[in-house]
Amino acid sequence: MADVARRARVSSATVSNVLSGRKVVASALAERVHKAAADLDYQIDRAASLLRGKRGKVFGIVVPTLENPFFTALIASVERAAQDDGYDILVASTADDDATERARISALLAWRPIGVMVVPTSDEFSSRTLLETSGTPYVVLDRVATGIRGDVVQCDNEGGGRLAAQHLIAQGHEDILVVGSTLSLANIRARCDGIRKACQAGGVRRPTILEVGITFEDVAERLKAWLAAPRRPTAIVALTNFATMGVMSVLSQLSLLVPDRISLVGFDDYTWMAVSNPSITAIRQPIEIMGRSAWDCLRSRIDGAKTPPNRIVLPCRLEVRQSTRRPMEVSVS
Amino acid sequence: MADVARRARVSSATVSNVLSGRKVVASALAERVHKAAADLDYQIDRAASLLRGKRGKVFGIVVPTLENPFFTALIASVERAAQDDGYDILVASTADDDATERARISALLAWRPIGVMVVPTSDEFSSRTLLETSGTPYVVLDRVATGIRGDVVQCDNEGGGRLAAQHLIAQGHEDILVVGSTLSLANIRARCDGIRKACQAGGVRRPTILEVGITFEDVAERLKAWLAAPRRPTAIVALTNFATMGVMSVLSQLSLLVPDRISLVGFDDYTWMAVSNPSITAIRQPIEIMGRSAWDCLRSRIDGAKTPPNRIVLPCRLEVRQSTRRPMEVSVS
DNA sequence: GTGAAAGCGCTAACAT
DNA sequence: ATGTTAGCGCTTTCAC
Repeated sequence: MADVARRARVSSATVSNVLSGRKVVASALAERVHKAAADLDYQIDRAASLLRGKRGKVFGIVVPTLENPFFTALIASVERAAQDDGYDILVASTADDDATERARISALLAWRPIGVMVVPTSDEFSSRTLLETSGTPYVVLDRVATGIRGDVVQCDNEGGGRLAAQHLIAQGHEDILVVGSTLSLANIRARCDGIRKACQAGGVRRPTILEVGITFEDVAERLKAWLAAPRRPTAIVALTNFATMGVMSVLSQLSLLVPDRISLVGFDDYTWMAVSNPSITAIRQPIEIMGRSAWDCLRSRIDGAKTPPNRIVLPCRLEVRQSTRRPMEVSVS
Repeated sequence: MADVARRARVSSATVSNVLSGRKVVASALAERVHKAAADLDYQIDRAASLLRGKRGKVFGIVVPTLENPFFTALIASVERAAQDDGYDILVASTADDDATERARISALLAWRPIGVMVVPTSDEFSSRTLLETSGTPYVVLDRVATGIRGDVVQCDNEGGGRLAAQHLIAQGHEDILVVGSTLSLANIRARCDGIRKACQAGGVRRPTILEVGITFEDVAERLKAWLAAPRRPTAIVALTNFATMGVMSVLSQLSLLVPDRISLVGFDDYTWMAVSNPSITAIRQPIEIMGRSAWDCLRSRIDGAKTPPNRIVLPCRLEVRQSTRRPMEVSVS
């Protein structure tokens, strides 16, 4: 930086001011500085800048796992938003473990990030005390704990559940099975609520809710066990993308044809659902907007907004495809 | 850190030495230091440490996009490996654009990373000069440019192609269509080579190679156009996961039943391929091992290894499922 | 083996 | 509007 200053014949403070745009500088000087910086391929040293300044240009994002495309899509959309503003992103995953979550957030905090975004591993979100005592702004995504002091961005989970159930009910389904990962997650519970309410409003039997765990293997195993009994739901709503895959797998193993024998609505909409055979009707979360909103929250905290925590709830959309149809006529036995 | 030093009644230098393990310290003092640090919830300040030390504990990883599960799975496996050693990861994506790649790598370099891993956006990999002039160790993953001075980790693309073709040929297919994104990528070309050689060795007609672009939409459109002519391949090898989805979509639109009318082998193996109907036979890349190997390369460079660049080539595996079978008997016309 | 002291490259007061 | 200066919190010689 001293080199740039010398070359532009100004002080290093001026270089700093020009490059950071933090102070107004005469355009003639600014020009010289920019040119000198370009000539020397000068790049500011983030470490030094971070050390000295109050706030650097990094933030962290923590998700339960990088193997779930929902979370990585979220990271991608956040990245698109933040990149333009010159911020860099530290990414960490928790392997679905609370202790790891604390460890990772703690490590992130050592970088004095300008903020951190987190999809909590559990509803406890015990790590939030770390964030709060450090005074770092944070925004919670997707899974929302109670008593959060940070901003919150999520989709309308109850509304998504309702959408799925209403679609099925409109087609004449009266016996709906709900397959979810864990009811210990508030967003999953909200989706169930939406389905339940829609069933009630539609005058349809209360849906059965099956908790099948978080890994693909668990889903398949427990669902198969449940379906072994002579049960007759005519439709299934799967509450996550993993659950959707598990359901598909089991249905095909049991030769339960979709949609002829049973209809299926998935959650989280991915390309493979559209090209699958049959293509899968799904509830789509507005991932791109969630990412943008999260970044906007962080931005305004950076800019010093002292407003009370935001609670942003974004609507889901139903993508109707081939996996849902009017239930087969069943002879009364 | 001064607080910790005071509490442990040693100098800050000793604290630094104990905590970094860079120098041998009497165990009595070390003990006191650790205790003091724990009592105060002390966390080293990465910015200061990075500024003063020669090498900090961050590295960068740059991929073409975070929307492709292949790349994010790679990141996940690298993260698992690096986390244990206390390294943090800066993640960046290039939106499949060379200029963005340069910009992102340049930004990463401002953090003085201990190294950077990159899946180049193109075979040019023009950004490598940035890396090389900065003297930062780097490892290139998956897509391999020529003249690289850094380490290289990739799968045996030619072998993967061969595996796919041999499987098909063994089933009696003689007319194979290859659907790839771009031949401008060396790994795609290598896969084609493998297929071609296997066809030749198997005494089977030279495969047709169709270049369909990088997005899902392009794939679908160009493939559909090509299949509009009365062509009769009995099998398709799709060279990426996006290509695989595109092929599935088109095949189902044209009512070309898999595997009855046409067999399909995909590349990159994901859960949805296993639960799809029919399940998709695929070439699986050893992603976990690729990530581990890449980290091992970086580790040894960190430890000062001056050995010539590694060229690590990992074998692919064929997962046989329902999408491939003996071709239908065709009446000679 | 341990401590004292000198910066790393920048930013933020403050002075001009 | 620009320059001067004093650190940010560590690591690293270099004495002891």
